[in-house]
Amino acid sequence: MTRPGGETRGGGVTAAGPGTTSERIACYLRREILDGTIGPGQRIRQEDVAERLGASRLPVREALRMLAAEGLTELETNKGARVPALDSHEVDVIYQMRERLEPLAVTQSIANLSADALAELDVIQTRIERGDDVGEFLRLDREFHLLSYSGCAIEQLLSSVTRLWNCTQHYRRAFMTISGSGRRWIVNAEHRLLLDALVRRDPTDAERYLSGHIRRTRMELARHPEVFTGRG
Amino acid sequence: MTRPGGETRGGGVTAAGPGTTSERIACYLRREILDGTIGPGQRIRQEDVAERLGASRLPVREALRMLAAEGLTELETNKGARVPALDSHEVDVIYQMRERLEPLAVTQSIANLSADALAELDVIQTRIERGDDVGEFLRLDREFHLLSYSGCAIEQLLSSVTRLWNCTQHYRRAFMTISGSGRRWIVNAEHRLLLDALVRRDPTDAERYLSGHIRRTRMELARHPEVFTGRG
DNA sequence: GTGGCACCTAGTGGATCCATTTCCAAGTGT
DNA sequence: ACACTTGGAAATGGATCCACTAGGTGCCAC
Repeated sequence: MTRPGGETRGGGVTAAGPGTTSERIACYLRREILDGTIGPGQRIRQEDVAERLGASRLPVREALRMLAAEGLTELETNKGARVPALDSHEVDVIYQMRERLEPLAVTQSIANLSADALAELDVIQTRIERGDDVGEFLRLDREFHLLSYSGCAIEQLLSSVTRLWNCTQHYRRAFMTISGSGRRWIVNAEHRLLLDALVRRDPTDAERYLSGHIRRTRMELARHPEVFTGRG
Repeated sequence: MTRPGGETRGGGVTAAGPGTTSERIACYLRREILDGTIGPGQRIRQEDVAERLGASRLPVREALRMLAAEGLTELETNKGARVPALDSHEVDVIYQMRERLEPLAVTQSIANLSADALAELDVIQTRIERGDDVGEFLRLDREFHLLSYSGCAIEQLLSSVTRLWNCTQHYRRAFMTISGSGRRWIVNAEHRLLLDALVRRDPTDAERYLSGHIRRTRMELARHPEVFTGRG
């Protein structure tokens, strides 16, 4: 430091977080996007973020590229970054992709799942059943599924699945907000059946319950086109 | 220009190519990686590339991130970029992913395929049948399949499929080089059947032939572990 | 002779400044 | 009054320089 910049790094990104500044910025923006603070279609200006986090624009650019790799932003030359907006058909196909990929991920994961992970899954599911806040449900649900894939050693598969979760996150929230939590018990039943299959290390059953879970969600989403206001 | 750097941009990247310098650099490196000039596990130093192409290191860094998003490089903090190396199990699972995703892509594409695209597919397949060079076969085969998905409007699906092609490209070449072109007629038959289904706009048949094509390739690859020398 | 520690050299990450493109708005001409 | 052009403002892309981190090498102590 000790550059003309002055209080460079004094902002807030420095405080904690893993590794490089760009990674911390990516973390920050990732949370904002997944939280819905930023929202699809919304533009992200490099300078704003840089100023807000007390860093230069360069690590922001790299962070935006990292997020683009995760499906959370899209970059256009000389035009900047936006959060991608999807229409109902795109989301439907992405759910079909999930329906095909995630069973494969769970099969690859199931043999390597630690006892700790299984216990953690149970804890998460219990919290899902008790909680009633939409935001918390979305976070826990994501954690539940992604944790169930944590035994999968295939990088490409894990990152693909994560990307699909990322770019539909907002529409999941919109759906939950609109449709309410009336039929939440179905999700819980499906999660419990899946968890049981995981504990039994039965990939066939796990795949069955998981694909059913995803497919049913897709169908339900298809019955609520109002989630995609203004586009789909 | 007119900066102390001197002949900046005189190198060779400027000459032609789309858009920004980073995109041109990405193009350049992408070709080298897909060609096999760079090879899995090999390190890519920012400075080397920058010097070789007469640009600064910054656009090289961005290019490496773009390629990382395409599955062609992997970046480690403070350690630089490498071309990822896969073992036989990873490649096998990636082929399973292809087996599940590409039929979906072809279904999404089939209704939108232009007559031009169909004609071009025929031309490519004819060239595949005539040629006997391994490098050319790999290039044409890739072009054939990716072109058959060109009607698919779902960005996530297209980019996922492309990523899977990218990161297995080297092993496809290694396989073709080792096993020779003895059973090439099977590929041709499968391609012709697929192409016929495309022309008839029959997604069911297209999916059937395509998944069979991929599955058979996967099985054949599994019988040649020597492709993964030193790791798998 | 071996193991550990310090220094040194590459090589990446980040900050600042400059060039270029894009978009919007105002002005002018028809 | 409408359309086209041009100028300016804003935001992105790129270059250069500086700071920091990881490996490697050599030296010293045990």
